[in-house]
Amino acid sequence: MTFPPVEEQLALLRDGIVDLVDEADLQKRLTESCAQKRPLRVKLGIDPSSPDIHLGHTVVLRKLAQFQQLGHLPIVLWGTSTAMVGDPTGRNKTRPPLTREQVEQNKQTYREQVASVLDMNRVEERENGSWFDRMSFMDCVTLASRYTVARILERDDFQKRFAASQPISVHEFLYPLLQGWDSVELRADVELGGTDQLFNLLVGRELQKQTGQLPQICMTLPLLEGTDGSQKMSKSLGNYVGVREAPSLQFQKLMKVPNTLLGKYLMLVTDVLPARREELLHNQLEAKFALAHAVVATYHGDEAAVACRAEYDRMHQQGGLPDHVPEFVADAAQLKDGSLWLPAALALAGLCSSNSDGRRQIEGGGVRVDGAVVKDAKLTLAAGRYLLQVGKNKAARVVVP
RNA sequence: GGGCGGAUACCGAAGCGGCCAAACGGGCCAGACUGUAAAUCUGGUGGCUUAGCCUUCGCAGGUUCGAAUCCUGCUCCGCCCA
Repeated sequence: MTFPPVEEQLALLRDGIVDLVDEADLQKRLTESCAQKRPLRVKLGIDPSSPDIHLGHTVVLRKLAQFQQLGHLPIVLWGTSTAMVGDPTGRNKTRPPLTREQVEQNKQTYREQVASVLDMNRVEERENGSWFDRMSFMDCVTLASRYTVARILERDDFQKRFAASQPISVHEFLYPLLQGWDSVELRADVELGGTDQLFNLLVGRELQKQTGQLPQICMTLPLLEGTDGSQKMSKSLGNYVGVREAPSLQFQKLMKVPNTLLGKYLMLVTDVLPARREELLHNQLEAKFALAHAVVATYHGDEAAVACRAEYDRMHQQGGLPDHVPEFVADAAQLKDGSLWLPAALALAGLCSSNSDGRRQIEGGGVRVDGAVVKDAKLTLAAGRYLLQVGKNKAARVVVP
C-alpha cells in the first residue's frame, strides 16, 4: 500500500471540515501511516434510526470516502445498540424507541444507499451490538465510572437543557460513553461526525487514552441546511434531498436551494474542487445548475442529469411539460351529465388535495387547461382528453370518457 | 409522595358561553417580479358542485336554546416542592 504525500492528503482532508483535534496529531499519524504502509482506521458511526439517507448524511460519508480514496480504511460502525438508545444530541423530544427488527431493516436500506458514496468492498463493517449486547449491567457501571458527571455536563446541549429545566434521562448521559467505547473496541485512528458530535468524539479520545490506546483524531463537518435554507436538513422537516429520490425531483429541489448556500452545497455534496467552486460562484445560476447536475449524476448517472437539465429548461423557460405526464381516466361515477367538474378533475389527477383545494387554485389563477388559464371554478370538461397544469411543476392528463 | 399548569388546525400560538372553521406567526400552495433562487408584494391554506351545509379545538359523558370556551371522569405531558 502506498499513499499520496502527506501534505497532499492533508490538503484534501482539510477541505470542508470544521473542527480538527488536532491537526498536528493528524499530520503525525499520516506520516507514520506512510512510513509503515499502514492505512488509518477511520471510524464513522451510523445509527440506523430511519430508513433513508439524504444529502445531509452524505456530507460525512463523502469525507469518509475521501479517506478511502487516499488508501485508508473506512470503518462503518452500525449503531445497532445505540440506535435503540437514541442519540440525545440536539433533541428536545424523546425519540420513539425502535425495535431490533426496524433497526436491522433500516441498516439494510442504509447499506444500499451508502454504497453510492463509498466502495463497500473496501470497508470494515461492524456493529456495536456485538460488544454492547454482551455487557452486563455491572460492565455498564464500570464504563460509567470512567467519566464524571461534571465532564458530561460540559456538553453544550446538556447544559442548555439543564439550565432550561428540561428533562435529561440517565440513559442519555450514557450515550456519549457508548459512542466513545466504540472507538476503543475499534482502535480507531480517526473518527468523523457532524459538528454536533464533537463532544461525543472527544469522549472516545478520552476513553482511548484511559485504556492505553493512541487517542483518535476527531474531525467534524458542517451540518447541512435543508432546501429551505434555514434548518438542518432532515426528513421530518421535509427540507431534504433524498439519495433515492427520482432524478427530476432531486434536480428541482436543488434548483430551489437559496443562492447563499450554493458554495456550501458545492463544497459538501459534490466533488467539485475549491478553485473551480470559486469560479462557478461568479455566475450563481450556472453554479446552481452545476450543483444539480453533479448530485443527480452521482446518484443516477450523467445521462439522467443531462435529461433533467433539458426538462428543467423546457418547463421553466418555455412553460413546457415535464418528461413524464401521468394520465388519469375518469370513472363514469365521477361524471355528471357526461362531463367532469374541473376541480374534481384536478383532485383526481392528484394535482390538488381536494375539490375545495382545486376550486381555490382555479380562483387563484394557478390552473391551466390545455395551456390556457382557467378562472371559472364551475367549468366542466366534456368527453375528451385534457392537459391540466397547476403551477409550473405539476401537470397531468385527464381523459373524460 | 405533595402542589400547580397544560393538551387548539402541518408546526408554534391566541381564543375562555353565542359575532369561531377558530386571531397571529412560520411552513406550504398559487400569482406578479427575476434566464434559478433569494428578497419583496398579492391571494389562498378542514370538507362539500359553497350566498348554504357538514365535521373539527386530547378522550368520554354532562349542563345550556347555544360549548374550543362551564362541570365530571379518563388518558397523556410539563413544571415546582420532597
